[in-house]
Amino acid sequence: MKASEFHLYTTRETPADAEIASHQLMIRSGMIRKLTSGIYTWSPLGLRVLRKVENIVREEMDRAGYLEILMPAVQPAELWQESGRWDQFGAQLLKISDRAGRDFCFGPTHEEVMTDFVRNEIRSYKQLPIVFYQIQTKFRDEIRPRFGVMRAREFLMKDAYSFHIDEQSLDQTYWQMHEAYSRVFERAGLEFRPVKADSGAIGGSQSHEFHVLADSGEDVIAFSSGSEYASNIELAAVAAPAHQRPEPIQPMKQVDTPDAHTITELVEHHGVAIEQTIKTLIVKAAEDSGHAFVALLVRGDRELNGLKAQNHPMVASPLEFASEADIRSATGAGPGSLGPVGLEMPCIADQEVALMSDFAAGANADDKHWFGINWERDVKTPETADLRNAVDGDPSPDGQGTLQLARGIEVGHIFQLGTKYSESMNAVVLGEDGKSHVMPMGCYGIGVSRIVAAAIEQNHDEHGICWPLPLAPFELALLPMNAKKSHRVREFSDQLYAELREAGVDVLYDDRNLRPGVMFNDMELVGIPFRLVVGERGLDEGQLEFRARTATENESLPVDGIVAAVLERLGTRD
RNA sequence: CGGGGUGUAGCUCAGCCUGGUAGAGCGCUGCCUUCGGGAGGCAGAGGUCGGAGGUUCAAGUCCUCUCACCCCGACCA
Repeated sequence: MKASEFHLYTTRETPADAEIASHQLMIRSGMIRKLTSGIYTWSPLGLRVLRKVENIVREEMDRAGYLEILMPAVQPAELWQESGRWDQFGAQLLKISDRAGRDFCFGPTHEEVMTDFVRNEIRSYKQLPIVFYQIQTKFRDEIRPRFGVMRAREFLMKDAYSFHIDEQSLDQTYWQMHEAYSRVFERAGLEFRPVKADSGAIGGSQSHEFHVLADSGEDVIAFSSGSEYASNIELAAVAAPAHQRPEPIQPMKQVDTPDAHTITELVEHHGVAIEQTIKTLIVKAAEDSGHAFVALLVRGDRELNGLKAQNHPMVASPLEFASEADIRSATGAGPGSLGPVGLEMPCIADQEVALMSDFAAGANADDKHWFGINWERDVKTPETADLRNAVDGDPSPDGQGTLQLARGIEVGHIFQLGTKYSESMNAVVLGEDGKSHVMPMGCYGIGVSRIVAAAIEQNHDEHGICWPLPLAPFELALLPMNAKKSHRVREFSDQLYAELREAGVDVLYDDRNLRPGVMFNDMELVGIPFRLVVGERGLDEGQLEFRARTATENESLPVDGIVAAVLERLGTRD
C-alpha cells in the first residue's frame, strides 16, 4: 500500500476525552473516530487491525470444527419474552419498534436467536454435539461507555453456542473451547491468563474468563506462585488466619475525632495503625433476613469483596449499599463514624476482624470513635465470613503457594450454561432412548473490538503503538529519505516496493514526500513493527537501515538480497 | 439514574467574571526556501460561538429552558 493512496490521518494532539493509552493512541493514529457516545467508525487503518483479530478468531474456530453462521442484529421481542429476558435484561437492552409498533431489540447477545435456530434445525442426538459461532456487531446500552472501543456500546463480538445430549459432552466441548481460546490469544501475540470466573446471573457450573494482562486493566486476577490456580479476585477465597486473638491490653475509650471521617484520616490524625482499624459498611439485608440492614466489618486497609458479600445469606443480592439517609436513621451517625459497638443491626465480620484486639472503630455518634475495642469484653463477637478481597501474598486457596495479583482486561468469557435457555425455549432432541432430552448448552464470547484496545494497552510506549506482528495493520514501513529531490532514492524505493509486494510482504510505502521526522513519528505512532529506510547515504554504501519498532538500534542490511533478508526478519507469518 | 463539568474554526483551547462588530496554536490550500526525528517565510480558506427563548440600544459573554458530550458511583466481551 502506498501511503499517498491510503487514508492516514494522524494527530499530534491528544483528544481531551481519551483517558487511557489505547483510546488516545487509537484516536491519534486515526484508527477510530467517535460518532456518538460509545459508537465508533473504524477507519481503513483501524479496520485492518480489527480484521486481523477477526481472522485469527475465525481460523481457530474453524480449526476446532465449529460452524460459522450469521444471525440478525435486530431481534423480535417475542423471543426475549419467551426466555424471560425482555424484562430481566434491564436498561442495557436497546429496545426499538417498527412502523407497526411491534417491539424489537438490537441484540446484546444471541442465546435466544441461537436456541430458536437450533430447536428448529436439530432433531436428533446424532447431530450432537454441535457448535455454531458468529462474528457480529452487538449493542449494549452501557450506563457509562468509556475508554473508546474498550467499553463501547456498539462492539464486535465473536459468540459461540454449543448444544449437547448431556452434561459430559458439554464439559468436553467446554474444555476444547478453552483450548481454542488459548490458541487465539497466543497467536495474537498477547500475554494473557485464563482464570476461573463467577458465572453470575447466567448461572452454570463452570466459567472462565480470559484476560489480557495490562496495568490499566479494570479487573484484578489472582494466581498462585505454587500451582496452576488462577481466578478473578472476585472468586479468590481467603483462608481464616491461623493465629489466636491476642489478649486485650488497652481499655476502651471514646475519642473526639471531628477530623476523621475516613480510615486514612483516622490513621493520619490519631496515630492509629491501619491494621488496628475497622471499616463498617452498611448494606441492605436480604429480604427474608428479618432485618433492613446488615453491617459488614473489614479491616481498615482491606477492600470489601462485593461478590462474597452478596452471596452471604443475610445480605441482599445484588449488593446494595445503604444511602447516607438510611445510615443516619438506622445508627444515628453518618457513614464516617460507624462501628460495631452499640450498633443496632446484625454484624458480619471478615474472618481476620474477629481475631483483632485493641482496635479502633466509629462510635455511631458523629465525630466520635472508640479506641481499644475488644471483642467479648466490649462488644459481642460477631458472626464471621470471608468478605475481603485477596491481596498479594495471601495463601493460595488450593493450599499451594501464595497469591499474586495482576490487572487484566477481560477479552473472553466461556460458560457452561446448562439448560437455562433450552428449557425455557423448549430446545429438545430425541435421544438414543427414543425420548426427548433438553439440550445442555454452552456459550462462549470473545470481544473482538476490545482485543484491539487491549493489545494496545499491553503494547505501547511513549512514541505510540507497538503492534504484535500478527495484529499489525502493516508489517513493514518503507521510508524513502528526501525522495522528492533524489531520483535515485525514489526509483530505488519504487522498485523495492514492487519487489517486497511481490514477495508477499504487507508493506506501507511512505511516498508522501514528507520530512523524515514526520514519517518516523507517524510510523511509530501507528505502530508498524518494522521499518526499512532508503537514503542517499545508504545507497552510496550499498546499505539500507532496518529497525524493529521496539528496537533502539538500526541494523544495516546490504542492498543485495534485501528482500530475502527482510523476509527472514519478519519471521514466520500466517 | 444520582452528583460534578464542558459545548467557540477540522483538532486542542483562550475570550464569558466586568455585555460594545470572533481569537491563538496545530491542521488545511497556494507560492518560495528547507530536507535523516513533527522546518521557516509570505498569502489564503474556514466559525448562524450546541439549540430555543428572554433581558438589553447592543449577547459568545447575563437569565430561563433544552440537547449533546465528558468525569465520579451500580454491569460486561
